[in-house]
Amino acid sequence: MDDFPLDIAYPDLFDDEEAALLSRAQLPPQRFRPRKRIVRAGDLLNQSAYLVDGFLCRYASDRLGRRQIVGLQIPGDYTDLPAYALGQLEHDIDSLGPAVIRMTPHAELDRIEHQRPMLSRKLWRISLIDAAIHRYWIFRLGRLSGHTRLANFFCEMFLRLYARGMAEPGGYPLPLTQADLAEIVGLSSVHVNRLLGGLRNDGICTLQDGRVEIYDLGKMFRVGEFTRDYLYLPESVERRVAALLR
Amino acid sequence: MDDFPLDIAYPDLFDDEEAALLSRAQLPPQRFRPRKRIVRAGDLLNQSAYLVDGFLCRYASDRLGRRQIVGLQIPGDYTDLPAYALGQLEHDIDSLGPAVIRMTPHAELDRIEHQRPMLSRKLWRISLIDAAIHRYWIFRLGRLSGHTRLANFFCEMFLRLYARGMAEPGGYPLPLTQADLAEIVGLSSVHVNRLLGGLRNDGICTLQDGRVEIYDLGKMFRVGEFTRDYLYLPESVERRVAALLR
DNA sequence: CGCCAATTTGACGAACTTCAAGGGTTGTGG
DNA sequence: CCACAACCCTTGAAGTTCGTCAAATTGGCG
Repeated sequence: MDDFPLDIAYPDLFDDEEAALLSRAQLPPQRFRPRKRIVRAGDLLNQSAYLVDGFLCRYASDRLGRRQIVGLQIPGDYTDLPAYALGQLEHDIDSLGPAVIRMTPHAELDRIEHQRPMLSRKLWRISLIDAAIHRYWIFRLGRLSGHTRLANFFCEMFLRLYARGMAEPGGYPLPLTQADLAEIVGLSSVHVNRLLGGLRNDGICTLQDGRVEIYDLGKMFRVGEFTRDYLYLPESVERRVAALLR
Repeated sequence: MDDFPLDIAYPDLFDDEEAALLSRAQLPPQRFRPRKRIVRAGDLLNQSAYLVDGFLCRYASDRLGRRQIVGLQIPGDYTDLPAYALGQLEHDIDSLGPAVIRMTPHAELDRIEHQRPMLSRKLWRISLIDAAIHRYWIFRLGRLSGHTRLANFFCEMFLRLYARGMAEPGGYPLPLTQADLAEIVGLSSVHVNRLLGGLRNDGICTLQDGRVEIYDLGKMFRVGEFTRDYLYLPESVERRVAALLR
């Protein structure tokens, strides 16, 4: 249908017919340059985005304009399901690197829901997994030390990308600067810089040129004190991951 | 039908017929003592809880067993919608004070969804607002200083309870110890104790005997740098709140 | 009273922030 | 081709926030 890597990214969740239904409902792809505003807080939304390629971040800012990234979307994510039932968002969404998006008008989603209630239930499920990821971010920020927090975040991104075939045990793409990373883990960019140095010296991993290089996957998961239950990985992925992390 | 304060808590969301439908689907109330496990992570769930009275907390623990509370439910919350589409939870849920819950079997929700697709959409909406609250907790933990973080949290609980008629400008019930509060805001209980002392000395508010006493509502919202957009308050509540905080 | 849980206080050290400066890379225009 | 700007990464030094350990205090409740 087109030359983008992912048309529908949840092979374990949707059957062929559902995938076709969703795919047909999507508008043609739109391309965005790096670091462009995709959705502005408060805008009225009548369509939702499926992220074909690239990375997006959700963020809110405090009074001084310092940002906190509250969520990261990877290729294959339905990034905007909140907008469907809410009609607007309370936070902004930006592209990180270049991004390709396909919009689905909410009217189409209504039609699909009417035709196939189960499909709408599955979309609900996706948004509930997103919420579980949010809860884990709360845990990470509230209870983990800087060192652990960084490693833990890299673990999450490894698994989420691995489940889409976009990560290898040796590394994966992650188009973030150290300043972005600081806005994710709730630390200053200076401190993140030092912590990254620590992870590098410990032979765990690095972040350079928009890529995480993993030197020791097992160590990364141990240092990160990572648990993956909250990702609700499909059974097929879960098996491969379990083997990888044995 | 029974003598509990709230049977269905979203008067702006559900019409009478929907409320009746939901109410009829609920099993008889169950009472829980303070600090009892309501849901255990990983348990298979075939029913979801509506919180009639009392407070619940969701939490995850790190390797050393230190807890991080990742969500707080107040009377009138559908606490367990995640369980509906996921079938299990990745975190535990405990009662704080005594609590009264009415379970709705998932089979009943299925039936309702079939009968009234709009109703299921509204439940989805509720779970999306929960997710927005999660995102705000991420922001609070990542970007706000201890002082601000505490005041900010008290602001959220004030508004959520106010929307249910359970808070007054002078204060509201919040059955938390300082240790619980520490597990919410991601600080040590000792530090929370000192910060609470600061808020008291500044004439802002206190937490004592499971109640937040508010001395200066406007100051609390200013110090907390609070914004309420993420709560998606019903229009009627929003108007009253805007007048209150003018 | 005596016990228990919750709160409070002090002292010290660790984690983290801020300010500041320097260096590397890339892209752009003269 | 070089100069320059912009951006990102790195490092140092000093100060603040926050955690940990420990002990004392308070207030219910049997």
